[in-house]
Amino acid sequence: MKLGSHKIISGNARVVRNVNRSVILNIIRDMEPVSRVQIAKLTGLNKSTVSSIVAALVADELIYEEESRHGNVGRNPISLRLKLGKHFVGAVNIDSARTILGIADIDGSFRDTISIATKCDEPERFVANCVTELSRLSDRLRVEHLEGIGVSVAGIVEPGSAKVTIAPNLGWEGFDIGKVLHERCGSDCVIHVDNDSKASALAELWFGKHGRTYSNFVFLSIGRGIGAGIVVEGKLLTGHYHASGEFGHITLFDGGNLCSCGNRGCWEEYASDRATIARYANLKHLNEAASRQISIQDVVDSALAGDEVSREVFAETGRFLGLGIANVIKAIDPEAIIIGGKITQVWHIIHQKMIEVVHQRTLFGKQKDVTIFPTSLPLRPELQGAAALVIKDLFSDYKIIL
Amino acid sequence: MKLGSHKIISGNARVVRNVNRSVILNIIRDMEPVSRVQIAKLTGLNKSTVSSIVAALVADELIYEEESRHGNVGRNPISLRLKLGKHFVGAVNIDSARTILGIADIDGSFRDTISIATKCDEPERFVANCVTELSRLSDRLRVEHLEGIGVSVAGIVEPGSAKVTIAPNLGWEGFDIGKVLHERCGSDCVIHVDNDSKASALAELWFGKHGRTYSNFVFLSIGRGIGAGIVVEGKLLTGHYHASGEFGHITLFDGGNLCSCGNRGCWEEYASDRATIARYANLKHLNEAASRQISIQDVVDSALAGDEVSREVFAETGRFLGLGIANVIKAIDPEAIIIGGKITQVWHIIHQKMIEVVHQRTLFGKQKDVTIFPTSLPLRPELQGAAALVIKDLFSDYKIIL
DNA sequence: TTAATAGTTGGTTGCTTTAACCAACTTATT
DNA sequence: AATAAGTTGGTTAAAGCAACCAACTATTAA
Repeated sequence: MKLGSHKIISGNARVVRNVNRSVILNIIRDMEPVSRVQIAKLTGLNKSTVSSIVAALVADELIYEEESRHGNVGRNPISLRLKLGKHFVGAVNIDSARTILGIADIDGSFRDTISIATKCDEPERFVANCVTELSRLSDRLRVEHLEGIGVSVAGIVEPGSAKVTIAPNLGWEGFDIGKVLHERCGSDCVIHVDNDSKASALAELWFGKHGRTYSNFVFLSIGRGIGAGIVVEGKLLTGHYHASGEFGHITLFDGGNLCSCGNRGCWEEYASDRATIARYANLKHLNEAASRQISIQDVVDSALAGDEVSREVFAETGRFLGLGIANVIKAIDPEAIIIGGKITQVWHIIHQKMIEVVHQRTLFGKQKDVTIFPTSLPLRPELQGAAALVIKDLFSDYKIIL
Repeated sequence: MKLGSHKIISGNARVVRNVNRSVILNIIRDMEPVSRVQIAKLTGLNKSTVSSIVAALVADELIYEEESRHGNVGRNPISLRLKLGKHFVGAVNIDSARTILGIADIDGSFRDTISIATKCDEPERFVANCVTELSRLSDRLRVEHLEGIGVSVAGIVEPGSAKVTIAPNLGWEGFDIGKVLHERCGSDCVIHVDNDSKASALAELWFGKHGRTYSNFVFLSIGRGIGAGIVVEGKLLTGHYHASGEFGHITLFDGGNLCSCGNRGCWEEYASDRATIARYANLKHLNEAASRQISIQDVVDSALAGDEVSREVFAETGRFLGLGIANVIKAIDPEAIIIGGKITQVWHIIHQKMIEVVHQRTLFGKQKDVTIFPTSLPLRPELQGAAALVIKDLFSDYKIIL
């Protein structure tokens, strides 16, 4: 155990209560509907303890009771469920082109979202404007109080101080986004800022189908670049400078294509959407002007329409993805790899080649079976992740670790 | 928080006591000498609570009181210190050529060690023999009771079931080492088995100078191959199949040298001791028979004696190390990289080139300053790590995580 | 067919236990 | 006298425990 650097958490009755409250709340979230007795069995807590904590959760309107019948002998259990429609959070995802804002319930479902153009050149004013849009949106939805605002940014973020360390695609560096937000929302407003890929991983963990099955996975976000969120034992791996999971800049080919990071042969240069588009443009013999007009969705659409060249291009993307994923597996040894991005629409095309390469490049028996699949999230994971940043805190997931 | 998969730890008075006991014990370990009041201030616990727990620790003979004077006004504090010479653990490090055994105190210092040849072809008998040697050693040292036995193995290990999944260099696969150990030591004997690089990381964390400073680091073990132990927030990152940190097999050069793992261009093939020896043999125009006789220590000695070729060879190793370390940094974003192995003897030769490459290949400002240094452990980290596996448990490092 | 009753599961109540907290106290020192 | 270190004895929060009530099904006897 390391000391000194951070806070030392010692135990007392209140901490115990918080831990147990958190454990119970998360069980309800994870397995609803569930009865008190079931919870007692799962946690090892006494029935009476569970009852007492459940009563508090009902009073806080985080859960509610529901009649139920099981048909077996004995009294029917009272089902406990998450209460929706009571607590809301604001979520903002800032990407280079567009920024999406929304109001989400505590199950990660969105009441509504809007999309605005990102104004990178005036960060303070732009972020202030985001707050205005959010409050307008919540007014429209008759949500009079937000538990907090979560922001995911396409760049490296220091969540503690709520500063954007560096966001090359936005042109931001050392931008104190937390300060602007607090100025607009009041200093007591709960604000959480983090990197978009990390937020996506969190979204998968909290709201995804897979996050409930796996607690050790890597979320790969394929877009302009390649970002990753690493989840280990249900916790996000932040990295000491909040820059873990920069797999996009791991070298695949020494001396290969020049990357924006200054090095050559980075994974991004071969498997990102930009790389896919470039290969497509090249094979289609498009001139530079024309190729700049192409979006990844165009290539996807073309592939889905049956165009051989596009399919070829995506198969190649699959191969490159596989090369990088093999490295991820060797480094982290996750239980699963979850992929997000537009290219998941052509999963059936990239999948085969990707698996093949991963299988060939990984080491041992079990590890070769690492499951790789597209995200199950219906919405932009980056936005849901922004919501998760705050909701996670509402559920205050305390843990006791052995 | 993820559920279902493992045990759900709920809180109660006993858990709180254990947490606080662990916190206090670790503070004493980390900062001795230290007084009760100091501990109370650090933890936020009440003085009386600290006193009560300290009394229990004294009764368990894990710590002792020592008179001290601070010269200031007021009563002098009573210094608390770890008590040595009372609790011992057995440690075994099994490597392809030789196996080292030792008896260690709870501060990780060894009473004595012995070295025997590893007999890979008869694993059961060999491990049984290790136990005999250990008990002979503890008899000689008049240690009548061992708190447990820790074993570090050059291969992938499943610590839960104490099985060696696969150890290519030993030729072991699916070997139930725990069973053999329990047969020889009794089923109630505490046994911990883990991978050698992971154990080394643990040794650095628990006994190294650096482990007290850093709680986010990667320990790179350079030997026949390259292994890694990843420490995140003071905890070892195991990986889902207990195979995290296989950076040695990350591809540096696509289509490069053939590696024993079946792939090409693995980091190991360029930066491991084997690779260094091969380059040395090549430059010295040695024939195959002669080059097989060379050990890394020979090359080290030659370099230390001022041989230009050897120095050249190590500088090149440094460059290759740098290439791989840059990848490690991008993946994990640690605060420090700690390197173990024979090559640390020529640190002054490899260091320069290594840093240069890392600096060139990593991404952003702060991250470029990741400190890289050789291990501070006086003994083989793998052996101290084996001891740490058990000692860690003695200190039962419970934590409450927010 | 009905009504009494045994058995079973879910949940609550009131008392006990544990261990942290608190405030007043003793001890030792300048 | 002032002050810091550590102890004591009582208080409090929360979990554990055991007995109980509640609600339901299955069985059986009139």
